[in-house]
Amino acid sequence: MPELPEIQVLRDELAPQLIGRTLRKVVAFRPDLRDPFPPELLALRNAQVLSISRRGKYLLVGFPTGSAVIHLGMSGQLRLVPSKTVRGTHDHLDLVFDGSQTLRLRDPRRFGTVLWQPLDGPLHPRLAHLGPEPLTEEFSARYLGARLAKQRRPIKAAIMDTDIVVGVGNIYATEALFAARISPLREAASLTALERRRLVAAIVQALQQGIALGGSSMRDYIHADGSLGGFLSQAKVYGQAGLPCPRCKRPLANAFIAGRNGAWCPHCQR
DNA sequence: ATAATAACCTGAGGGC
DNA sequence: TGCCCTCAGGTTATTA
Repeated sequence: MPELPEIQVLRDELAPQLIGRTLRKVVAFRPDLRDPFPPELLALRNAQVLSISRRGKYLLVGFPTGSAVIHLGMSGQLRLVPSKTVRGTHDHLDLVFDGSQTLRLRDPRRFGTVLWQPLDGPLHPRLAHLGPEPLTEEFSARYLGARLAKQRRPIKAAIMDTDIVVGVGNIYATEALFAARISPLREAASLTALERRRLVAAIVQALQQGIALGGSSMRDYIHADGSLGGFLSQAKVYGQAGLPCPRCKRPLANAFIAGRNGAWCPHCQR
């Protein structure tokens, strides 16, 4: 489900609601998602929320002893609901706060995960290998050039690899490659310096637009208050294989890369 | 070492 | 209406 913009929008919505609030207890309705729920989190009582932040597609809720690290996978949702709200079929975890509000994690497909990052400890292995944030100066055409040298896989597979750069999922990778006029099938190392500059700019632009529009919204993604995001309706090519290219009107093709389908224009994208 | 594939799950939508 | 098939925003372990 969510790519970077969805998590950023969620962070920005939750921060003013939760920072300074006190977590009363944590209630799990099953033992795990992709990983077991961390005992350190389950045992938390009367802990104040100090920060809410994002790393890639992970949402971090900071407490005095460490952070809950939440990944929504493909179908996860986090919603702030009244604590008495009846639990639904796929609601798996509640963070119960003072003020009768509960941060509730729902995830039908259960590809999501919840981890614990101790305050004084090495970075969690799931976070340690992550590449740079795309909306920082660290993610540059020069950096991409260094990382993609010798890589023969398709450029789309490379930019969706969280070791290279975090937060770029199938929708934004597809849209950014179209905007940069680069074929998703191009060998990563074959991009010219100019193309790398176009690609970095296109990724940044797509992600920023996604944030501005409140995130993409397919079946599962919703805001903390339950409303829908608007990026997908602005998509130029995602999900539109067979339909006319918005630029040249020739039909868009589909490419299956790194296990994901994506539309692209064989005429405009080289 | 690098890259493709399989796996983890449920639900929605299309075709018949 | 309902059954069967395919596909879905992500990551990681396994295979080649």
